[in-house]
Amino acid sequence: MATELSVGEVAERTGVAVSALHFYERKGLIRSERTASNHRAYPRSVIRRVTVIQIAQRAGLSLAEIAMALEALPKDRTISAEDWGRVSTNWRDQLDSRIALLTSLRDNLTGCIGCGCLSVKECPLVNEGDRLAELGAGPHLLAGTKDQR
Amino acid sequence: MATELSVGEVAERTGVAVSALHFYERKGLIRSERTASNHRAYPRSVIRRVTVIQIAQRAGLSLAEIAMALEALPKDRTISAEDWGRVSTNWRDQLDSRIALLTSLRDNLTGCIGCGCLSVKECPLVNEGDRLAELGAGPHLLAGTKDQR
DNA sequence: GTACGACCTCAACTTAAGTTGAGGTCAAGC
DNA sequence: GCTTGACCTCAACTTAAGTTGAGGTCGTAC
Repeated sequence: MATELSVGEVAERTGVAVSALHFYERKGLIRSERTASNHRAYPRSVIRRVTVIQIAQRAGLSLAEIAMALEALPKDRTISAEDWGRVSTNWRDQLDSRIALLTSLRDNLTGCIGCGCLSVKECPLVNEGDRLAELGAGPHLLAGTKDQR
Repeated sequence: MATELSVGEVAERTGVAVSALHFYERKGLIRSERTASNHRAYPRSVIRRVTVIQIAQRAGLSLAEIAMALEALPKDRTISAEDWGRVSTNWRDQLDSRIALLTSLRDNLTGCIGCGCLSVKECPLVNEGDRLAELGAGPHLLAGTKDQR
């Protein structure tokens, strides 16, 4: 096992499919060198990078957003504590608003159970959408912001 | 303004595009009669139905899931408090687990800020994915369950 | 010397939730 | 009697995040 990793090795260690790694590379999320026989050779730091991608995806970020955040990370060096701190603080804030949004939706849902009040003007649930706009830019929900384009 | 509503009227009152209403109809989420000139004529109850669809989408449910839940609702009658109660309780539970998941993710993210511990075996964040499986079926995250197919 | 496994590229397919556009009908207003 | 607006159908396009498959190259193992 050399210093550099093959796609197969990265796939195995991260649980991400080879095809997905190729895809991430096309999208600029990760980088590789090539061996003499044109095989991808990844620095070991790619493992953490892919790990970070996975975490961000679970948090609901799109690959495009992740790519932006990753600009702030070193390309080939292993991610340090400070690097990670900058990025994770940002993501935590996004998670926070997402959680706040879903919580508010749930509370209204709970309050409205059985009340039958779904009238367009009066029900807080119905008007929840208005509040989305006030939370500012970015994806508040993983799905459902499309209609605001 | 007759008892029945045209697509245009429904679109205006619900804020949902005409093309989306057509789409919902193809997917079986809503139903319409036709006028003599083949225009769609919706019962007034469609407004609440569409409202419910919007709420569910904000909660992160897919149209397929919403369609299933809507099976339990009366087709053409206005949705009663009891009808709505059955459905919303179910959705609240789904929202609850989604919130729990994101909260756990955020807390781990917060705990890990700056720790640089992203090692594959030790970091709780890295292994968050394992826990997804334990929460049972259904979409735990709006995105990100795909890799479990 | 050939079969095998891991890798390569590139194009096409997948799903969700719609949107967009082409081509056509119909009733009302001027 | 023609234009306009609202509606109709159907097909094709869009984005995200990949997957699948075809066809080809290496290096190693038997």
